[in-house]
Amino acid sequence: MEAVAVRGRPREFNVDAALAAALRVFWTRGYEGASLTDLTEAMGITRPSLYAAFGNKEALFRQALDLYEREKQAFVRPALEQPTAKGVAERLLQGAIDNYLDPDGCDPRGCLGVITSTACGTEAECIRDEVLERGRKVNELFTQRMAKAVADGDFNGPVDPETITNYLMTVLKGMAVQAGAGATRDEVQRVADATLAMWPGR
Amino acid sequence: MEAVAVRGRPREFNVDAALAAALRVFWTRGYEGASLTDLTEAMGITRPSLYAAFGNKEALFRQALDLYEREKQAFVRPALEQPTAKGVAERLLQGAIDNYLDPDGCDPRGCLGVITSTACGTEAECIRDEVLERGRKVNELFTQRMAKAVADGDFNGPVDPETITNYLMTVLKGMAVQAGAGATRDEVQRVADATLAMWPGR
DNA sequence: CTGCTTCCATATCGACCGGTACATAATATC
DNA sequence: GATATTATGTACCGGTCGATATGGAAGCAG
Repeated sequence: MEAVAVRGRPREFNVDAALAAALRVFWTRGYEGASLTDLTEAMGITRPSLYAAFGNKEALFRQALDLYEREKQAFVRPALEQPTAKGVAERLLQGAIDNYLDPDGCDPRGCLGVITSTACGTEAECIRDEVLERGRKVNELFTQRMAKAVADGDFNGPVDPETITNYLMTVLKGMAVQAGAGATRDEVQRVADATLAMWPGR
Repeated sequence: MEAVAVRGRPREFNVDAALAAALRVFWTRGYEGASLTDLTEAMGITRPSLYAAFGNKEALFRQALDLYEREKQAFVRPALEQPTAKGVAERLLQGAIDNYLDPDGCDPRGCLGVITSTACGTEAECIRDEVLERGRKVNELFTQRMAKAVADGDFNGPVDPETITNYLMTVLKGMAVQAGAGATRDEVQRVADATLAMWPGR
């Protein structure tokens, strides 16, 4: 697919590897906390190379965000396909734990989306809005899935699809904060287990 | 208590009011996101006055954090004195909603602690550690309270005091993220209600 | 009044921010 | 070979960051 016209001097670095390195920096420090110096050092390239390859800091962040959703949050969509609401929740919680507390210890802790959407200076407002918008779309997907679960009789009592979705998202985001604040994987795992143990249905 | 030696020119601004204004800025923008220009404009004083009265940005933040805990999170300690674990949780969740989504609409949304502890640049690391340490102390208090609740037979099944505390803190922090991300008070209230409805005991 | 102390306002400091101009190096096409 | 095109490295732009030096204004005690 990349039958690029290779006129001119060829690039000396791997764009995908550089983007992955940039993602790690954003994931660790947030959008505003990640300086161009941090980024270029981690990516192993110079400033002009970064601007030539990615546009600017904001465009680089958006591409890193795409990569994050594509590779690190791939668990979200399959979770929707579980047969019961509790199954959906279980897959989501487990995927989040792997995302927030990488068992290999390679990835940063916490959630890029939560880190970015948590308020910082005015500069990043448009970035923040983009992240919030993406979150809203995920929320919609799960609300629809929970509505189906209500119809399927997955819940013991009366349950509002929006509320149970918001509850689930709240626990997820709380886990992200805890993970970022230094909680161990076992601690977060027990929180997820407890959440499932209290789950009001199947 | 303030029998200050009033030699020299008297101060032209109210220190408490200025600190309250600074708190609102930190609460809205986070530690790093709040620039000295933001702060001095909101406080209505000049930079040298700020440094003379509060030391530096970090010292100002610590004093704002003290004010925050003293006035905005006063609900935490009384919650511990509720007779049952569910009562403790209820008071904590309700107090958090009032804290994160001020009914009068005067205070900023979300939680200063969560905003600050969520990663940003390297400059704020020592501030972050301080906030995390304060959070750890609160966590200990609630773990002890939940251990008593276990002994009191407040829970239906076997429950680990640490885990139920971590679960509660996770929901609280998730609510703070949701509130900061634009959730309405009703939405967050329903999440809290749902949490209590699933609570495994009295 | 004269000292003395403290506060306020202006005008900066050096460091770092995101972003670029410019010259040079490396490849393809002709 | 010559030339066009692209990438790289250096050095720098204006702007903002947190923090201050400095000089004058405003109050006290004597």
